[in-house]
Amino acid sequence: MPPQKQVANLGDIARALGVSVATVSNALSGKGRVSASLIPRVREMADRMGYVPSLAGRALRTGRTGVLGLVLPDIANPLFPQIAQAIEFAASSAGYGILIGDSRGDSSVQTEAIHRLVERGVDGLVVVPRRGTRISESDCPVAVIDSPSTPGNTVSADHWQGGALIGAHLAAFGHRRVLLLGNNPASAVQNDRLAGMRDALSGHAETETLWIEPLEAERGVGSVLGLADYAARGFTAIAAVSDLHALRAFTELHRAGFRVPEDVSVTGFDDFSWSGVITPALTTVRADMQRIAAIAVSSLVRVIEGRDNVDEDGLVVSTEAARVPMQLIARQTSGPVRRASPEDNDKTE
Amino acid sequence: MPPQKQVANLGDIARALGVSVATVSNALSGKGRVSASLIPRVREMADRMGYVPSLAGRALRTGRTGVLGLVLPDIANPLFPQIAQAIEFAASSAGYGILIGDSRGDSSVQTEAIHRLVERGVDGLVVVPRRGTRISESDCPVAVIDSPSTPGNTVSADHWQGGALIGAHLAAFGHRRVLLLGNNPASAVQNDRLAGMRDALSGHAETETLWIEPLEAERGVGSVLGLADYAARGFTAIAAVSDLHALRAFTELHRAGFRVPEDVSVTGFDDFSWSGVITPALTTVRADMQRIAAIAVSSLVRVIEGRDNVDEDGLVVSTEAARVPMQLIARQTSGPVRRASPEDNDKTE
DNA sequence: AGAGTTTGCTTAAACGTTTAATCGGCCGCA
DNA sequence: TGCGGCCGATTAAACGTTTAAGCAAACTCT
Repeated sequence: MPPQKQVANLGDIARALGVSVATVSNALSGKGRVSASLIPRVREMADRMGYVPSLAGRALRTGRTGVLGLVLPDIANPLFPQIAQAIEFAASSAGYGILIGDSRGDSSVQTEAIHRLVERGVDGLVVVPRRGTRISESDCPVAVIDSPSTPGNTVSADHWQGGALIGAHLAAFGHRRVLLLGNNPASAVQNDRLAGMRDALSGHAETETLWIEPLEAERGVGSVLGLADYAARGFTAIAAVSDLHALRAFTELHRAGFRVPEDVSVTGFDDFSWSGVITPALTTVRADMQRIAAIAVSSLVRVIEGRDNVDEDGLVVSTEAARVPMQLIARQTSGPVRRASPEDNDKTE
Repeated sequence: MPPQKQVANLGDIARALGVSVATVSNALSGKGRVSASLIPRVREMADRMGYVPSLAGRALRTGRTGVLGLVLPDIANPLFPQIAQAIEFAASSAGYGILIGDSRGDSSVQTEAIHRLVERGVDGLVVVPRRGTRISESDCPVAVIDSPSTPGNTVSADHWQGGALIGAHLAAFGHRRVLLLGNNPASAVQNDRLAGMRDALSGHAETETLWIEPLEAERGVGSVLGLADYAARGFTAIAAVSDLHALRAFTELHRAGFRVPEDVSVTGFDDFSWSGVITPALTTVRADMQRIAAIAVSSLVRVIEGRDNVDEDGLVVSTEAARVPMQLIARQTSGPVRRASPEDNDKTE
């Protein structure tokens, strides 16, 4: 049994107005040749009958569904809400819907998730790749977010510049010894961030880098990082590569009797949702997700609608391979270095 | 110009095998009468030609798109990843896709978001309502998550029981004075949680409740909550209604010189993604989102596929109006009350 | 005024699927 | 042998849209 029609379709409008379906279609889309007087009548009748175009019918005919797939390495990632919200906004502003595909951290699941989305007929994909994911595979347009490694089809936050922002911030506060806190030495993103910090600090402060993951591999997960020692050695600032690690640094320092930011400044990265709520609120740097999403979606839409240049792999080529600047959020965990009472602790001046 | 076909369709397979499209369709779906010998041949040919059914064609014919809409009050909510991931998993296991609709906190946007999803032809909606949202409106099946107020069509975590879990946990640790930290006194969810805590603590400890939002309305957002005073008055545990507020409590206490959990235990709610990663890891309670999502999706699917009972508003009725039990995650921020030096504070033993 | 062009609409086909209706052949049965 | 029934397939219509092609009438131009 074919489904009984719920709402008005083009045929109903055409019948009510005594014209043909094609005319109604043309009138509504403004494409063919329709008399100027008829257009408002069609519009009004469509409104009155509560017409909503059948996306299925249109999709079948045009081959386009008006849906974009959003592929994420792991929805549980705390950065994801920002991305998802921005993408959803950008897409729906452009008249597209967002179908989500989660790969739950498994990169083999990721290609499978991509396949499912493609089979569902998405017009394009926005992919946030997991380290070491092969994307192309399919012949549908793809925009990649935040994988600075694959050039040409990518839009990402300018991690280097973000790091430089932090570096300059700390330099301006007069810090002379800054500990850089990374997690995984293999992460391109983290190295970009750290490189930006080092560059902005060079000439102002000496830096040292501590990697958490290798250290935990040795001493056990969740072990003390020994930040108190660094503070005792005269480091007055700790710049972490993520808010998560900044919080960890903050608590560890605090526990060891150092005050933030009076004794040691601490900075993070990414501005997670809680970063402004804690006391003291975390100084951090955030990506302009709205803009990143807008660029990703619009370049995708350009390819989908106008036939833009697409290389043989279906990857978007013409995209301004953008690096979107990040923004410093100076809050309470960073401040000027205080040398009031060096003898408070056993630091040597 | 009609889009040139990319992949094989039913017609191609039929031609290659010298049979009719209807037969191929029947063979693949196992519906009509097809000779047993033909079925594997069709299957194999379909595989070999890389056939993927056109969802658009099927949707047009059957009126079903195989897509569920997920409507969220605010994607930026840190609880969202859990929900989205669980729903996506449940839906894709059932062969459905998930189209997201965010209302960015605005409840008027929410109805509009719902409309967009319905126009896109979703077969059903999973709605996480914002306080005071009218849902029905449309005639498509709806499952509501986590709004305990509207009974009958809802699946939610058992917030009361979750609160009781926390209460019992703190009682077992010997706490005698517990500060309950809520945000908005008007929230049904929060009141459920607090009621559960109070019930489990009654007879073991006295409780007092502090609401953040009213307090911030008075003193300004982000102001100090004065938790140190409570601690000084002999409160040895602070049970928050969300991990966010627990983190805030933790940092504020920490700053005031109290140690967690040695001096004061702190507990949260919801187990956000970062709660186990921070140091010290947060003791909290989490909802079994997998199960909640499975119930929501399966009841939706039952309505969509079999014609289940649906009331005049299109809301799913037959659903076991489930309250899914929550689970205690005891980590590092809670511990036994230490009475090593009772004269530290003015508590009387 | 006749030829060509433009205007405003219609006709018809197509996208790929599902499914009701049909139909010839074969079997069993009286 | 004649007939009803089943089996295995086909034919055809339908879902709602877009769009190329066609066509009569009105308009333009020489």
